[in-house]
Amino acid sequence: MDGAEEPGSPRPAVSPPRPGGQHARGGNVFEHTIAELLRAIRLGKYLVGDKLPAERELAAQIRVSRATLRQALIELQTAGIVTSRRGRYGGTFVTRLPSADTDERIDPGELDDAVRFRLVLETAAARIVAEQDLSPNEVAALTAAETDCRTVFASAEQFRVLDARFHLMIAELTHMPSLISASAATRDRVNALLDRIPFIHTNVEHSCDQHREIVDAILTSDPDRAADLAAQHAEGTEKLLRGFLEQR
Amino acid sequence: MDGAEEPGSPRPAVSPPRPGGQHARGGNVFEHTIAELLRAIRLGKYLVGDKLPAERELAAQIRVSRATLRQALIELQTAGIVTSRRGRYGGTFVTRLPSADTDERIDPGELDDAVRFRLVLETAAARIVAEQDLSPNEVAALTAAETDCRTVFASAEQFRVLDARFHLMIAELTHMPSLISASAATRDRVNALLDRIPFIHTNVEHSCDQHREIVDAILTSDPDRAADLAAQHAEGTEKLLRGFLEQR
DNA sequence: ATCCAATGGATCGTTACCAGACCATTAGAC
DNA sequence: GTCTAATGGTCTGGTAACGATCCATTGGAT
Repeated sequence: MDGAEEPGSPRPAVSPPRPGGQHARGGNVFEHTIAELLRAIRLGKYLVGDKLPAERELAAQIRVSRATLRQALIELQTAGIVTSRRGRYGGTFVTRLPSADTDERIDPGELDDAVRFRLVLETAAARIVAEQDLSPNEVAALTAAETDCRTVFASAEQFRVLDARFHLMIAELTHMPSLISASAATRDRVNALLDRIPFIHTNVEHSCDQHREIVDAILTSDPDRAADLAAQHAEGTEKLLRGFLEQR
Repeated sequence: MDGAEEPGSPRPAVSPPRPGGQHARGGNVFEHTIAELLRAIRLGKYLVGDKLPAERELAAQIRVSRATLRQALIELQTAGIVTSRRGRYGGTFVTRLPSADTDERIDPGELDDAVRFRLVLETAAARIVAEQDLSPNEVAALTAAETDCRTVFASAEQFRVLDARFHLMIAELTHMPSLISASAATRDRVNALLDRIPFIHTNVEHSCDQHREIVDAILTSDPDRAADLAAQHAEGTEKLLRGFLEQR
């Protein structure tokens, strides 16, 4: 059948240029699927040790065929990010966090756009949530996400995930699908930038303090203060990133 | 999201459920391409009479093969939205605005999300632009977009396009790609909702007055006022839509 | 009158992706 | 011990979308 297969090279599905019929919408579906899975892990949707949904279900969620999803999962398995077990009560489990892609070049426009859009989204989300009446469950989830951030002062990776979870929690409390998905996408872009700069404990502690204040403003129904604090928080990250990454 | 199925389709290569290998990313590429073209026309990127980019270029813009783009263009041609002429200095031209899809059911969640996200985006955009120093060209473009809205009191369709152009102009002046594309997408969703409700001249005039005030606030560099006016403007539309469309 | 460059129009071979069916494995229920 | 349901693993056939190439048409430039 195939005449171009070389012995010894297992040809791991795909990597570089995709010569043949490569499909639409921002690269091919295979890479999109990998990116989607990595993003979910990086943003703390699935923590280390968690079980991913069953392949058939996960494929439906990502709107991709099971075959393509499996290709992507095998790639992640090869990279050591997940492992799979067969049988009932089996599944695919997250084993470790993906390592950051520090190789890629930084587009100066990307930094500007990501960081400014994040400011817009998170300021709005904080204000909106502060204007709402939260259910007891929601209050518990929010405070839990906040305190979780404080429990880890070990690695940058761990903190990044919990930090993302906290901010996405606020976005989710707006119950606005558009805002939630935009926040997730933007958060992931900001995270990719944060991976390029050193991890500074002082900043982390300051961030945690700000988180606490934001939660307080939300729970005391003070929209203006919540928005203002969220803006300050985002601007802190913005200055940090610009300082380290922006070309002079 | 995307619904562009028309009755009386002569046999346009494809129609309802796409039995075979249908590809990822929110439906198939073919329908996505049609939706993208319709959106550009509805949002005033290409006005009636304008020439679309050459097929090869347009295909690259939409990130789609020329073959698929042509399928979509033929569909639009059949529907009478565009016409094509061969030869040098030929091209594909917009002949009329697409008619609204009033058949589709209204998802109550869709109304809520679109309208609230629009408030977030447009309020932020107005504030950001008001904080900037605009170039003379930008000032001219903004005021032109504003006055254009006042020139047409004929049809709802025409006003809708010019109104969209005005608001997208503000978004574009932020120079934030994310915000621009989010605004365009959201604007199109809101437009689809506006197509379901009666066209009220009084409201249009009021909208135009508000546009004028927003431009004034932007040009006088008054971010708070610009944001406040944009919020009022969006809330006006929100109440109108909720009043007509929300289930009791 | 001829040429030319830019455009729409048509065809061909390749492949990425899909749907669905089936197999293999496993832990708990009975 | 056997059964069962849920899961990962494998295979097959079909097709939508792709890149590439060539053709057909046109209005201006030469």
